[in-house]
Amino acid sequence: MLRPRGLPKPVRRKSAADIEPAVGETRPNGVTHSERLRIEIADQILNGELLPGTPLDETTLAERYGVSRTPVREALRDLAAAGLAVHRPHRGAVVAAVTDVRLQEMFDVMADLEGLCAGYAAENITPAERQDLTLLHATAKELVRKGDLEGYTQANDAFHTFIYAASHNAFLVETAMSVRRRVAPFRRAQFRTLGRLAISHQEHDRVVQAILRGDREAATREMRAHLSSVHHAFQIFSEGR
Amino acid sequence: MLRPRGLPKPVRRKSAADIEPAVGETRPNGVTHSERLRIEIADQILNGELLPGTPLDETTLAERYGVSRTPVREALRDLAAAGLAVHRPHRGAVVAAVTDVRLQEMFDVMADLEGLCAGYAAENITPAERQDLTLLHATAKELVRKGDLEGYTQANDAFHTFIYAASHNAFLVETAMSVRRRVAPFRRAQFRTLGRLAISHQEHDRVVQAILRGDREAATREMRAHLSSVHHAFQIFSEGR
DNA sequence: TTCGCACGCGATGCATACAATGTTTGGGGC
DNA sequence: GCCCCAAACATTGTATGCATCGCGTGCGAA
Repeated sequence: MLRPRGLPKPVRRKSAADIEPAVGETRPNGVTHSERLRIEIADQILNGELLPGTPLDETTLAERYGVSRTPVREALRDLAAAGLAVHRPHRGAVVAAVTDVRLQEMFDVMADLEGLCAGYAAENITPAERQDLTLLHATAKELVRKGDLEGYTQANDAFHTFIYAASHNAFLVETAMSVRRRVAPFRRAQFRTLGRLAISHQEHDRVVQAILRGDREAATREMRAHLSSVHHAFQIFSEGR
Repeated sequence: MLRPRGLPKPVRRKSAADIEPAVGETRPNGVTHSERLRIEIADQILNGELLPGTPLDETTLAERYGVSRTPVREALRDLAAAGLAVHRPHRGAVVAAVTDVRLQEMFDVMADLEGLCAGYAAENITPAERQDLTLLHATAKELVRKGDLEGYTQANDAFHTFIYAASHNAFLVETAMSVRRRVAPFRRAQFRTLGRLAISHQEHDRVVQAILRGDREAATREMRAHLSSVHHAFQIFSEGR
């Protein structure tokens, strides 16, 4: 064996790339190579380090991460299943690219799914969650005031994730998260438009108010409006670059 | 097929064109083992031949299908990604089991997704599709009259699939199909309740009428009501067995 | 020039061997 | 008899070599 077990792994970012939530899974140690690779490559795709169309060569990746091709193949297969890559027999995998039409479709579905989450949340949110949501929302307001773009981006993610969870429908959460991961690279860009933070927070506010007063219809409507706005902001950014 | 003259190279950098593997493209020659296995095992799960909780032993499956463990592993990984199996590190895969709560959640999401499809369809259906839908619906009516359970089951599948397609949102179609595959084993059982065929067709009729008159709200509502009814029928069957 | 085809190279699919982990089981102590 | 621990066993994870496929390349014919 030429290579030591503890290999130098390249720059571990925040790993928000959990592909399968796996309900009560508690395995702190003994993570397999294929899983680690899946998370790392997924993060790189989501962070924009691996651009759409980039070929994901098994051999190259195997060398880069110091493992054999086998775990790489399994990771790539998972990424393809999650929609982050496209895999074709005997032709390898590439980072998934999306056409304008498809992006539009994904945003539409995303808006409806998040609308559903918000609607469910309006009906199922618990008292404890109401407090947490209020707090989360107030914290975000502070970030807007300070113009903390990085902080607000994270708070925004947390906000949406929280509302998924408040729907109290685990399957819906998984479905929404799955779609969201695929739209994430495009969603992120919205905040580059100046003043978008404040608008985003205002829209969040309408969603929060609707949920807190248990108004399902309004929660759904406001969340969909918000997502529509996010899409619009992305388009503006997209055209102007 | 003309190619522009004077250009030095066509530059076949497949960036966005061939993302989706073109659904109907079946090539009997050159299908990989892992894909064949994935399809066969998936069918067995969906047909109820492999019951939830059944362990999917790599070695056993490899021997049964006369291949090595490698393609079996890849097939199992795909099945896990599709939600048909559950995979846990160092512990193997088992056919996915669903609790009552989870099934409820899946039916809820399914109902909302199909409602969305119907709503989109009401807005986007083409004249040609209107004719086809009408024909499909009339054919099903005949099957109900004859009490052809097998035939109606297929027509029912075709009906729902058709409405997905009529939404003209490919991403929504994929999302809905993905969820549907996971609920399929339970959906199928509904027609064992006597008289369910006629009721199902009546509900379809309301959906069809709403779509044909372009009433998005009604189409969504009626489709959700239909799915709710399907779920109820399954519960009745489920309790009585 | 342009098209067609055969050949060769590189990458992926698969098989097999080895390593690591989870589970089971059997023996000893309480 | 019951519990605990450890070692053997069974099963999965990983590495490596060979087989197979796709695609580019270059030669030859129309």
